[in-house]
Amino acid sequence: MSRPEKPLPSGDYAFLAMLLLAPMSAYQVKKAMQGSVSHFYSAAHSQVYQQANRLVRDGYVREKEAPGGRRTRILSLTPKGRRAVLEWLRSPEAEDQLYSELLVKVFFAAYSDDPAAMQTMLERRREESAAMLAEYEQFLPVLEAAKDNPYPAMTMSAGIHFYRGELAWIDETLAKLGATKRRRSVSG
Amino acid sequence: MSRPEKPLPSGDYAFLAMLLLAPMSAYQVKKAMQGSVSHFYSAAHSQVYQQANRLVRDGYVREKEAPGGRRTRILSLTPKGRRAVLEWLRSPEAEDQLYSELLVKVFFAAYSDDPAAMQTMLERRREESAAMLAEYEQFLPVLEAAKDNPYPAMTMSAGIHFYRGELAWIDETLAKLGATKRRRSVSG
DNA sequence: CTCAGCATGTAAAAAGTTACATGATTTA
DNA sequence: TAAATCATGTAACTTTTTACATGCTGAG
Repeated sequence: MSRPEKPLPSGDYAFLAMLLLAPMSAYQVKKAMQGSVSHFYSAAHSQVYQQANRLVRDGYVREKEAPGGRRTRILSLTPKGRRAVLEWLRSPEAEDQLYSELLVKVFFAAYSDDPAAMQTMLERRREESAAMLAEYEQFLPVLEAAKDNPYPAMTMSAGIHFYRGELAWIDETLAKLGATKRRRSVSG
Repeated sequence: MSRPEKPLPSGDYAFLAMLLLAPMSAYQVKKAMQGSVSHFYSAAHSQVYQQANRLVRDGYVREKEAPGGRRTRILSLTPKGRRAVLEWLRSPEAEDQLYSELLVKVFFAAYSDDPAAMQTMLERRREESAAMLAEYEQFLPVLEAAKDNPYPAMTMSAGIHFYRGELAWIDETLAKLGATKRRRSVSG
């Protein structure tokens, strides 16, 4: 009676999913993540090695020495690993979590009471988000050209919606701040 | 020569910021977070105790036994803690990170190749997000009534923009999936 | 040929989660 | 007055980050 496996931390599924693309070293997994899912999943550089160790230990991944001078381990999915990641991909539960220092700072801005600092923060973020949005909008057609796999284009479209919403919010908020400051200068 | 303090993990600043509102126990800090910043910062229940221990150990927070039967420690900011959190609030850097299992699953959906599962996932999320949006839209006027502190209303408005964007994306994506499935049923 | 940066990884430290425990308080 | 739930916290475990180390490879 094999009890059902305990679910993995969701980052480990992201790791396994990368190996669906092709066998590769841990370092390449990290690089592949940076080029694909880094906007909605990320971790420190060296974490892939810990994940690789865990996943090999628990039988989801197997490693093979690569030939050549430097020691390099090529990782690939075991049948168990493939089964686990495909089952995860098919299950409709999905927990999302946003960690936003910016919103925490806005929430407590009454205590810092420094509207100029907040304005700087928002303007800085506005530029970053506008740049990301432009990049995504420019790259989207390239992904959309891949008719056989429309899914990556969908995640990029999610990014576009996200940044448009963020920009709209920033503009709205900067306008409110401006109004507040003007009222203060007039009345104070 | 006191060297500058190493920055705290950003969750610790959120913790300290809660103590700007009033002195309270670790448990109350957690409750206060759930009622305010939980949509853009969250952690496991018991983590507040680890944070409290660290912050007391490092001199940012002081604790006092509360009177009464059960042992309870009331936490409050030390001058050092207050200085640290105000400085953090005023600094314009802010790192945000989204962890979205949903988008990871969408990105790799070609491998699971189960459009029905993906449709279920999106429809489920659509309901959750629509419910959150409705709740936020209903509550926003209450926060906006607090003219002396407009900032919490701003974070709620951010949530509204976020969920509107998410819903727009989900609808767009469900439409694309429907089109794909129809094409498949016709041609396959 | 040397320097910068890429590729590869390890070890120690820190942060965060899970599981457990239990006193107080409300409610049926 | 028993059961449920709130409030409070600890201990053990797991994950994640930080700091370090070092071979390889291409550019100048």
